[in-house]
Formats: sequence, structure tokens, C-alpha cells
Amino acid sequence: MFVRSTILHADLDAFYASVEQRDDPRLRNRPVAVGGGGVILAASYEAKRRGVTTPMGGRQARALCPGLIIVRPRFDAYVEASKAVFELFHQTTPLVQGVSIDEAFLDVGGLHRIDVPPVDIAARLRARVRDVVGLPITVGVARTPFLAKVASRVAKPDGLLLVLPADEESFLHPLPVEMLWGVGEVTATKLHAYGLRTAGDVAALPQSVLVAALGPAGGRHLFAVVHGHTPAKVVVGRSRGSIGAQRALGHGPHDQAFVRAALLGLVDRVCRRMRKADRIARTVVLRLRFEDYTKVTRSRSLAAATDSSEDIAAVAVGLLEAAAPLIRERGITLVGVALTGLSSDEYVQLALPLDHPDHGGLDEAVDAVAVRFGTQAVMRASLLRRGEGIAVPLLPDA
DNA sequence: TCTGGGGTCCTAGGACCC
DNA sequence: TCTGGGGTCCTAGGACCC
Repeated sequence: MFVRSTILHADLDAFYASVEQRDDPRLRNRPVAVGGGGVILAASYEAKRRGVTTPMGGRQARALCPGLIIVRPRFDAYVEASKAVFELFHQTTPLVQGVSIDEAFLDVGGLHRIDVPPVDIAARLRARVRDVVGLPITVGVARTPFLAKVASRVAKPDGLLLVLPADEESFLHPLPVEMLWGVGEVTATKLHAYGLRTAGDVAALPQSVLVAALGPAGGRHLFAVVHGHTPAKVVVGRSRGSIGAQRALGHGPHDQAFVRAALLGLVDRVCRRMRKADRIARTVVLRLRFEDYTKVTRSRSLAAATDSSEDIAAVAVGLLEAAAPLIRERGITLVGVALTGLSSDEYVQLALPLDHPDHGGLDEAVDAVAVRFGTQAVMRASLLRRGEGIAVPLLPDA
């Protein structure tokens, strides 16, 4: 079969800082950073070239880059700009996988009947984002999302890079391991300890060595990555697995009532967001960080999923009280709450993966639904969600 | 150089069940 | 009664991403 490079990774450059430079001409061509809570959230390329990175303290950033202009974040403006750019993505192809507020994968493989090469589609998209929204964007074009992502990294800023299937190895292998998406500081340090500096160095090794060094999932993944064996499809329409909020409290001491109030505020926020999204949660996670920057999580699963602020607040406060000795000991500097085990509030999701090798598949899943919800439910259980299992509408008579 | 806020995925041990 | 294997769920921690 004829293989083509049809995945685009589109990534806005220095997103927050670029929006600020767009909206205030005085900031253009100058080192700009967007800062909140004493920390740099984004830096323009003029600032990045002088060593400003994220997250970095404002004082350190100014020391590295005299004349740095630090502006307060305007999140509403960023959300609006992001929506406008994603609108252009969707006008390009229906197959858009959002990665974050400022980047997405686009599959233009289905558009070949129009007879425009993907790299031309990418160039046109860049021009459209520049003209319509006024922001610089880099696009990588390759056969898989992973390769497109690495291509856009290499092409940044304000660039376009096509990696042809025949050139994948010669593109990938000279790159330092840090350039590979998914290799962070810890993994890079481990690889360096083995004398491995480039993707090509890693590619010369058998998979077993990587598994021994990085664990089964990490080792297999990196092996696949350096040989170009990453999934070719984008994933569309996947819903979030968790909703959370956190708040840095600054240096203490903070009394228990203050921490408790902060936590209740966060619970209120995440519960509103969850209800707005028509989701319900089954697990509450409390996140704490201490003066020595150690962190812990404490979690509790409910018997049934809920979107009730009162129920979730009660669980969260219970977890906080149980952690009181730890807080007294180490001094708290951050409190956060996350809701996981999310499901739609219209469906109950049974944990019955249909594609499990030892599993009988659909028949057994249907039987399990019948046992748990009655045969009436089976009649309604026609909806299969993303191959994860069976979804049963939660009706009053179910 | 002292580190924000929002997420995803993986690992691993113990409880529990068949 | 004892032993074993296989599976899922819960909890906690950690790496990584932007």
C-alpha cells in the first residue's frame, strides 16, 4: 500500500506571549513573558533566546534577561484565540485531535481526492492562522502523530517541516533523546547513564535492554518510537478522565481552617465544571504539597458516582482531616482536588473491556449487564462506547 | 534556580473474589 | 483443608506533557 505523510501537528508558538504581542504593538519584537503567581507561564522567542523558560521565577527571569517585560495573564483572551484557531483546524479537516489549548493533530489523509498535498494544506493553514487570528504557528507533517509532533518541535518557531516516510530514520536518529515526545528529565538521565545521547543510539539496542532500564511500558514505547512504529491514526472525540483544581498557598504557616476553606473553594469550582460538562465522578483525590516540596495524594472512591458538591466536599474534608498530622509536620504549601472515575451522567459504564484476550467479548458483557440491571436493561444496552465496554442508560426503571 | 495550574498514563501492592 | 492461579478494584506514587 502507498504510504503517505498525512498527519499534521499544528502548534502555536509561545502562545500566551504571542497573544499579548498581537494585542499590544509595543510588545512586538521585544522580550515578553506572561507571569502569574511569581512564575513565568510563557515567554516570547525574544525572551527564550536569552534563557527565559517555564516555569521560572520572575526574579530569575529578569536577571537573565534585562528589559524583560512581564505582563499579567489574560486567560479569557487565550481561550478566545484558541477557539478561533481550532475553528480553522475544523475547517481544514473533521479529524482534529486537540492536545492542549494551543496544539492539535489533524488527519488530512481523507482529503486526497481534492488532490492537494498535505504539506500544501499545512502551508495554507499556517497562512490562515496568521491572517485570520494574527498568530504564528508551526506545523509538522508526517505519517504518524508522534513523528509530526517531533517535526514541529524541530521546526519551531514559525516553521513548517515535512518528514517523508522514506526519511523517517534519517530525520529521527540524529536527534537528542530529549527531543522525543515522552522522554523527560528522568528518562533522559537514565539513558545518558547508559551512554545513549541520540535516538539513533537507542535504536541500536534490543527492546529487552530498554525494558530492563525503563520498565515494560516505557521500554516498549521508546523502542517503538525510535523505530518509527507509532500509531498512525488521530484519536477524536475522547472525553476527559479527570477534572481538577489546585491552589498554591505560599509559605506558611497556614492554619487548618484556612486550608479547609481553600479546599472547599476548589471543590465548589470543580463540581461546577463537572456539572456543566454533564459528568459524574466516583473518586475524589486530595493533593497536598509541603514546604520541602514533597507531595502526597490521598483518595477515596464513593459507592456510586455523584455530582453533588456536598457529598464531594464531605469526602475531601475527611481526607484533609486524616492528613492533618502530615500537614503539621511538613507545613502545607499547596492544596488541590481532582475528580476521577468520571462518567456521563446519562450512562453507567461497566468495566467490561470487550477486547480483552481472555474475555468472551460481547456475549459475556451482555450477560453481566443482565445480571446486574435485569434483562430489560439488555434491551436498552445497544450503545457501545469506544470499545471500552457496554453502556447502559440509567433510567428510573433500570 | 527554588518551582503554577491543568491534565494523561504507568506501576505496584493489597484486598477480595472465583 | 490446603494450595494455587487469575482477575479486578482501590490506593498511592511518579513521570511526563503544555
